[in-house]
Amino acid sequence: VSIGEEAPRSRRRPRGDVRAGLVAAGVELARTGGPDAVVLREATRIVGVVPNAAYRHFADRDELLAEVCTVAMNELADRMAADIARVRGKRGNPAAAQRRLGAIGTAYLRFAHEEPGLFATAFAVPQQHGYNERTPLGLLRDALDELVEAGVLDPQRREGIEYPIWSIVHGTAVLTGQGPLRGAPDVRQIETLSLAFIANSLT
Amino acid sequence: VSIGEEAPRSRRRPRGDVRAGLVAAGVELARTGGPDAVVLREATRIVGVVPNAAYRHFADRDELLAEVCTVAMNELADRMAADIARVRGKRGNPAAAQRRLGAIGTAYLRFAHEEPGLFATAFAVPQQHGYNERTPLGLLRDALDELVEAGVLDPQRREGIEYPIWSIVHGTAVLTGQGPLRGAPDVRQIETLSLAFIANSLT
DNA sequence: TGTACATCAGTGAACGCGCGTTCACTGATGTAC
DNA sequence: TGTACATCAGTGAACGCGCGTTCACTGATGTAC
Repeated sequence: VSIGEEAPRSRRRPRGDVRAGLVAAGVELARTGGPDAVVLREATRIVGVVPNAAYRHFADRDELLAEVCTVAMNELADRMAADIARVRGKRGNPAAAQRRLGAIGTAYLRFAHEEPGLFATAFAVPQQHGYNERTPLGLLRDALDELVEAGVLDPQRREGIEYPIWSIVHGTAVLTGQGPLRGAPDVRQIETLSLAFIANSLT
Repeated sequence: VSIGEEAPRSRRRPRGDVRAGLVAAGVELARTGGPDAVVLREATRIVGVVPNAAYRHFADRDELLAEVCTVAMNELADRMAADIARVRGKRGNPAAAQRRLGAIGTAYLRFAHEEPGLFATAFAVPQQHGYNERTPLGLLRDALDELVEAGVLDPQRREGIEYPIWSIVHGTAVLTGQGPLRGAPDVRQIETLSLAFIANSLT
């Protein structure tokens, strides 16, 4: 028996590797083609496993997709958090608080640009992402709370104001990304207008 | 030869009927299930024609879908225009102008509620809907121009302000309709907040 | 008004495709005694 | 430390499905003379 003929694959894949691999493959598919591109068979091909092997780890295709969506949403939140953390200035400092809010909007729009597939996927399957802070909405709320602490935002206006603000940013991302405004020559300008509109409204 | 056996269909369908029927069928499919539900074969089934007959009228499925999207977008614009027209008061009257702007937002959000499938379809295939006025953006621009005429909106702030405003309304529709905020107990409240945010920012 | 012919808008049959999913199986790994 | 057995995570083969699309056809309608 010759040894060199083929990889002996004497060892099986480490436990949990295939599942994680399928999710990772799904994320790559989503990155390229959005939620519809998360095709179960294609994910198994990437991992190098037979199609039905996926059913050892997921009840069906939707369960895989849901996992991929969660990863995409977490990725968005992580990038936002990273950009927020990059802003210097003590918590409660008015200028810093405003810059942190700006960073939130900018990071959100940037993610929509750079990863349109993941962005679409993050919002494709609406599931409870929990109400923890490491969520786009959680990060926004925190920034708005800081604006109140800093005395920039009137506490009376605070309640519920995260929704219109999220809507502006999200609407801008969607309209310029996949919507009727995509490919407009002044996309950058439109985004700037939206962020300025927010800043203008809060002061 | 007996006559009563079957409808003799001695007459063909009137010219153009099948094409219009396919579009109408596509619209109904979109109404129920969004853009993905616009299935060429299903449309031909509804019309009562063999599947490939569709190729006498459309190059392919995408061409049918594009037509359906246009109809959906026009439907949105029509409903907005109807609600605007329902607001009384002369053009240029400050209060009337503000109410007309409000009617735009309300109609937009209502359409998203009542016809989620058509709403999604309208924005599924971004094509040039022309720059005429009978378009959501065109109607919004007109309302903002009137606000300037009425002296409510500072002319200096007018340029490009349609984009942030459209974004708020669209973002609210998407987030509460298909997005993470759908099924929230206070969807109505969120929408009210968004519209109030706009009104508040313009005065 | 009648005839010859081109065009148009359907029919009938079939294609290849890739998908999600199910079934019975097998062999390695972990566990109990 | 060794053996018996259950469990786990893969394989191999196949399924039915519905889709978009192509091909050759046919018969009614419109047009030219």
